[in-house]
Amino acid sequence: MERELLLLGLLQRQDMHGYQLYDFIERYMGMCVDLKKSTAYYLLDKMAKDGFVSQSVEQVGNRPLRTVYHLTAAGKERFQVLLRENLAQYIPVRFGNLAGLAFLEEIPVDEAADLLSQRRQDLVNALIELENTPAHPGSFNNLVEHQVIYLKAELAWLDSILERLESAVSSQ
Amino acid sequence: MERELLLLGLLQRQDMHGYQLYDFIERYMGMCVDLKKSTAYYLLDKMAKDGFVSQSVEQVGNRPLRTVYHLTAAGKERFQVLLRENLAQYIPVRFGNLAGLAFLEEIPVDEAADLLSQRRQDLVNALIELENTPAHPGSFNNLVEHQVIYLKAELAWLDSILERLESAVSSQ
DNA sequence: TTTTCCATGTAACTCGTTACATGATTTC
DNA sequence: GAAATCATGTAACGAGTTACATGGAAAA
Repeated sequence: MERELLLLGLLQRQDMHGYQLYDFIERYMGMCVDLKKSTAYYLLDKMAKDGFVSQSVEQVGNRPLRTVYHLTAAGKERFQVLLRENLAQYIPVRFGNLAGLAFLEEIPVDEAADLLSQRRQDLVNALIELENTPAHPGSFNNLVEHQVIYLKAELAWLDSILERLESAVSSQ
Repeated sequence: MERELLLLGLLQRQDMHGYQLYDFIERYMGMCVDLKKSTAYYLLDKMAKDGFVSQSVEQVGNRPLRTVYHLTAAGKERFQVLLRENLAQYIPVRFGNLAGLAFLEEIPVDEAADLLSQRRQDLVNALIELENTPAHPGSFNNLVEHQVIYLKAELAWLDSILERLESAVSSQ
């Protein structure tokens, strides 16, 4: 549902072809959102069948044919509905690769500290990548901003655990 | 993978039957983790076929038969591998029902504020539920602690957006 | 000239959920 | 006597991913 909302939202602003949609999301929203190429094409097909978008074929120069998608009235309606649904409810994230943290004691402290340091590096890298993401007009920034806050909270939490582990190591 | 790790981790501590595993996770880890009954049974079956757990049947009084699961040597090995994999890498969460936030401008500000207030309520409820969750020995607390931090970060972020929206409403 | 980008798809598969079925037993 | 709990499953479905195939055009 969420990926559909995303596609509808982008098409609300302007007509686009499949690759363009995928590419845009990848480039500018890739750090908060994940949409595979095949999923994009699949969803666009489906939404066409459902009457939410209409298709037209276009060619620029000698480039491959493009299927351009355009929101129908039903599609605009659909977008409004999905948007409201999405905004109105918070769905807590379960599982963010956290299960292991419930079993920290089953592993030697120094090794645990090592492994979590690797995890920390992933986090830091994600933050750096976020900062290097080209800015964007409008509400897209909300997503980026959110991701920054979320990653920083994650980092602070991880550091508090690492600290605990390291003090346990040194007191051995 | 993560749910398998969870089941293996619990079985590491003691033998348990399917319902018991499901029930334990639901009761004590339900706010951070989500495992449906049928998924639990399915995974236990699979892990038995893979040789990670052995089964034995038990009956207490007139209660229904129980299939009790016991970690094999291969299962203990598997647990250690999955645990290390899990700890070592951070996988950023994409999509937490956030897509709508990228299209906030497509909706009247006062309605947006309304919808986000509902979302806020969900968040607050989740926090309350968290506080009412029975405490637990060992590393389980790491998960709970994490969830608290995560929800609070989420709440702070949401409030900053609501504030912005409300000042926009009043300045109309 | 080899790699990357543009552009679209399909088939098979994995993971997990939904909805249903069963039946005894304890609790209200 | 009705409802909730204990205990296990299965069949169908859905969402999304992987891996693959195609083929020209631009960039290195």
